[in-house]
Amino acid sequence: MDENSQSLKTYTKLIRAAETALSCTQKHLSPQDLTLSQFGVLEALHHLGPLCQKELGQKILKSSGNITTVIDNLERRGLVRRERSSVDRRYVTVKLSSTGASLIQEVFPGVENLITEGLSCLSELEQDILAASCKKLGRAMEESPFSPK
Amino acid sequence: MDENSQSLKTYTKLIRAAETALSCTQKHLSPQDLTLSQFGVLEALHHLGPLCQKELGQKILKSSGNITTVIDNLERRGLVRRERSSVDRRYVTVKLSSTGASLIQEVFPGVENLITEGLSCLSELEQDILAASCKKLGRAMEESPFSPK
DNA sequence: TCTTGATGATTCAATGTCGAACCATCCACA
DNA sequence: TGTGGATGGTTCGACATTGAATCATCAAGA
Repeated sequence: MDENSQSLKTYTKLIRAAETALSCTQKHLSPQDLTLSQFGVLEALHHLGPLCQKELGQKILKSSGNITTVIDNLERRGLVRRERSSVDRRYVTVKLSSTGASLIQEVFPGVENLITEGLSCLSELEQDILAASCKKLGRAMEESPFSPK
Repeated sequence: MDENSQSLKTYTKLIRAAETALSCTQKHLSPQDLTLSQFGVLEALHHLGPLCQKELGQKILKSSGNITTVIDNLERRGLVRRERSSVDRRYVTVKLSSTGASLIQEVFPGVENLITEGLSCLSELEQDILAASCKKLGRAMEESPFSPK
């Protein structure tokens, strides 16, 4: 098989696997009315503690404008609080509220199980290799002339 | 490392690699004002010939409602034509127009190069393994209780 | 102190996307 | 023949996302 065509097929399989996984996760979260982005934010705050919006944007790979609306929606539901940083007033640090904390603690294990079960079709070694290849690939594409910013 | 945490990390790397790749492709296409979905449709028509909208939806993993608007936009630009099937009038077969055909022929090689170059950080063997793992994973997640339909 | 450039956040318009309701068409079966 | 269920496509409302423009704030240097 020629090299281009092989690469395309690999690329397609990667994309589709990721989209299938995301779609499953999304469906798993929909009963709680959580978007993937909202879940990503809650999960980041849960595991890393309070973060400013720029950091959140980098964590979940979304534009700054989008982060604002995601936080808006989380704040409206009382899952999260905004606080202007006193040391540098440009920054807004986002913190989990207590209801936000309990929601993510309640929801996260289910997502973890879903993912763990999905990935259980691969051996530990296979998972390591997959992770390593994805990491390499991610880096390589970031260096492309069309890198995401 | 415990098994859950390993799976999560692998999952995250997979998702991020895919999103980085998609984002690069998107940026590559934006000068032609083509969406990833629009490109996906043109590419499918280019390589597989005329298809009905349901088939297109399966190819690019989008909802039927969305396919309608994607085709609307492509048709408005004259890149594509709709034809009611005469044998079963429920079906709408979508065909590339001549300008659509030349656009995809002009654009596709660049995308192919972008992807091939990105994936060139992996050996052929590594690519094969990556593809196989993604395929397995995709199948496994489709059997999950939260499978995408 | 003032100005300039950089940076984080917000706003806004345009668009993509989904899911549900709906319409048209076909098919199987009585 | 005709009726009911299945199927492909469209419409519509709700929301996510982006990118550009804008605002507020900070830091560095004249």
